Order: sequence, then structure tokens, then C-alpha cells
Amino acid sequence: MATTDLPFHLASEKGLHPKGVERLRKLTASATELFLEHGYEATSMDMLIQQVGGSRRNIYERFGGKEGLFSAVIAEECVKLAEPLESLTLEDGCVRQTLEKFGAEILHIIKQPRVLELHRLMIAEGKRFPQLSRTIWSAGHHNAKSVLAAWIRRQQEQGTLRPALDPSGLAYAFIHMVTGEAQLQLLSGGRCTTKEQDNNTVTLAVSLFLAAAQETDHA
Amino acid sequence: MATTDLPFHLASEKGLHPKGVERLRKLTASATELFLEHGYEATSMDMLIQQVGGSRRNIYERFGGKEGLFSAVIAEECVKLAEPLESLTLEDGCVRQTLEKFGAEILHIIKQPRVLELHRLMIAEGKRFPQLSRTIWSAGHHNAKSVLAAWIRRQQEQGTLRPALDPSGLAYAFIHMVTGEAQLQLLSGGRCTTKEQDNNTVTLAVSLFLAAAQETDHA
DNA sequence: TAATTATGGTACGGTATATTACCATACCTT
DNA sequence: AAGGTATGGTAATATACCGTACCATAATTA
Repeated sequence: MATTDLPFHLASEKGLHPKGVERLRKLTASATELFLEHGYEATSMDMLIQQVGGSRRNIYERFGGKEGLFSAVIAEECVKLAEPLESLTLEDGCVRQTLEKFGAEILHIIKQPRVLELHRLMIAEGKRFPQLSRTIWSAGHHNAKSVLAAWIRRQQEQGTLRPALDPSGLAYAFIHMVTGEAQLQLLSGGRCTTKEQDNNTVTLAVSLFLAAAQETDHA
Repeated sequence: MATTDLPFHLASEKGLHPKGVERLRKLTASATELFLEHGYEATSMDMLIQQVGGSRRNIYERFGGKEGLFSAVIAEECVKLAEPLESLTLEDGCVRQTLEKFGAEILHIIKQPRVLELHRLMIAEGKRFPQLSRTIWSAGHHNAKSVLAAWIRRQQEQGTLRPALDPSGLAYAFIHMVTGEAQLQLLSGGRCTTKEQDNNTVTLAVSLFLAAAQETDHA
């Protein structure tokens, strides 16, 4: 199952000469940079043309305007966001270590500037590009939640975790405990959390999670 | 201590005639509506003037332009956001009930359209108005965290909760468990969570919190 | 009541932007 | 190498918007 079935027109490199491919790459790279940096409105086509060179007609014929370019570029970025999450394999070994590793990993991902700006766009341009907004959400949080929930369900079947609690609910709770504060702080312009703070956050989240999900003598 | 010391120029109603006060109220009300609905850039002064009537010079003399108006209006909205949080009193009775009530309350607050749009602005315009962004964060999440952390500390001193865990960390964990999913879903354009889902979210969060914060036989 | 002030309404200047049009040139195919 | 296509660069069009200027009128004060 593809977690991100893109409803957007991705510029295909088919039937393009090597030079053309290189130009296209350079164009999308610059466009991505600008859109992530300045947002949709504040990024002007003149800006882009001046930075990347080349002709305007190229963009308009290939992407159908600013909106098309934005959609294509952001959709491509969503694929990149989803990759490390989908390739994340949760082992069935020590549950505490596995959770700590998973927590540290998603926290690391969410703090990357590109991922952060992608989430900023998701929220800022949610009304202008609803589909795109959902795509980002699906590639990010929803994706991570699916991976973790599947692991929790597996552990419950194996008896490593008590089966009473809802895997999806647990997964969301854990993910938001880990990522919530750092993400909100960074998105609201606060300074980045330190590595020590992050460790504490993950450790605390794992503790809360395991205290409820592992104990059997507590209703 | 004022949780929101506003670094912005709030339009004073001092020395204004009743008519003038009413005009000013109408102006700020419309401006708030438009800014929250369409964001900063997409809201034009022409739009506002057309909706509210009156003269442009009023706005420019009183607020010093679009940015000033935006700052003043949003700062005022922050005060309204902070009010219900500051007046939230956490009793020292049954911890589970108190937590459930607190959780339900902040979830209710975060889901209100105005609060939601305020957070959208905080994230979308964080680069253009860093101070304003921090003000919103301070009036919202930071405020809620302070209230809850103080309560946790009190419970720890009374022996109702075990004192090993950091109150601030616990407070953040709880708040994000409760509000994270609903907020992210709504901000990314998803549909609102149901009352039943909300109840489950709060119940689960309280369970996770108490399992770790109440037990004394678990490291 | 007369004078002064504040205000409503509108028009203007300057700037910025998305999009289309056009021409000369580089590139690729045959 | 010749011809056709894609492309680079620039200009032009149309629109939108912020901020200011201006004048007539309503409101307030002396």
C-alpha cells in the first residue's frame, strides 16, 4: 500500500535529454528551496527565474503555473518525508529500547528544517491547498502512527504488552508526547530544544507509555 | 505575574466619544474576523474598509498601518485566549477526576475555531511577526503548562503523586497527549474529532499519566 | 451660533506580481 | 550540414494592494 498516492502532477523526466533533466532538477530544487523558505505567496516567479535562470515558458508549459509548480514540488517533498518513516523497522526485542530508538528517530525527523517547513506550509496553506495539506499529514504523522500502531498490535499478540488498550490511541499518545513540544516550539519561532532535553522527553514518554501498557496489575 | 505582557500597541479607547468607541470596536472586530479567516497577506485593507466602512486615515493614524493593526488585533485576541486558562482552577480532590476535567477543558479550548485560527497564524506568520508568535504560544500552551505543572508540584508535595518525575515534563506530556491529535488534524484541514473520540483521548491520557505518576513500586 | 476638529468617501502614486507574447539563439534530429 | 524544435531572455498586459492626499461633511467645542 502506498501511503502517499499523490493527486498531483509530478513533472516527468521521460523523453528528456540529459541537459533537460538537469535543468528540471535545478528548477525543482530551487523552487522547493524558495517555497519552503518563504511560503507560497511570498515566493515570486521572478525570484525563482532570477535564481535558476531559464525561460518562464518552461515552467508554465510544464507545470501549468505557480500553483501547479507548488503542488508538484511539495508532493515530491512529501515522498522524501515518508521514506525514512516507511523504512523504519521496529524490532521485537526489548520493548523499552525499541521505543526509545523509535522516539529518538521521529524526534530527529520532525526537527529537520525541511520537515519543519513542510509542516509549516501544511498549516499555513491548508485552506488554499487542502489536498496537499492532507498529503503532508498522511506522509508524516499518520504514517508514523501506522508503523507504531502495527508494532504495538504485534506486541500485544505476543503478550509483551497488555492487549486492553487501543493501539492507534497509544501510538498517537506516544508520538505527540515525543514530538509535540519540540515541534510547536520550533514552529512558533522558539529556539531549538537541546539534545539533553530531547533525551529526557523520549525517556519520559517511554516511561509513561510502558507504565500503562506493560503493567498487568493495574486497571 | 502577567502571562502576556504585550509588546504591542493596543488601541486605547481613552478620550474617545461613545460613537468613536463603537466605531473602534467595529473596526477591530471586523479586522480580527478577516485576519483570522484569511491570514495576514490575503487580507487587504480595501476588503476591511469595504466591510466596516469609515475612512482609511483613521486606521493609519491609530494603528500605523497594516502591520500595526494586525499586531494590535492579534494581541487582543491573545488576551482572550489566556483568560479561560488563567481562570482554570485545579482542585486538590480526586486526581483522576481533576485531570479528566482539565484535559477535557483544554481540548475544548484548543478546538474552538478562533483559537485554532490563532494557532494557524502563529505558525504561518511566525517569521514575519516573531514576537507576536511567541505571545500566542505564551498565552496558550505555555500558560496551560504552567497551570498544570504547578498543580502537579502541589500534588507531589502532598504525596498524592510520586515526586520523582519532573512536573514540567509531565505537564507537557499530558497536554500534548490530549491536544496533539485534534489540533494537528484540524490545522491540516481534516475534519473535527467527535465527542466520543475526545473522551477516549482524555481517558487514555489520564491513564498513561497516572500509571506512571501514581505508582510507587515501579522504577 | 461660529469655529475648529475629526471623519467619511474617493481618487492617486508607486510598486509588485502572475501570466502571456515574442524573437533570437542554442540544441537536437535527420 | 540543414532544418526544425525547444529554450533563454525580455517586454508587455492586467491586476492588486499599501499608503497618502484631498475635499466635503458631520461632530464637537468655545
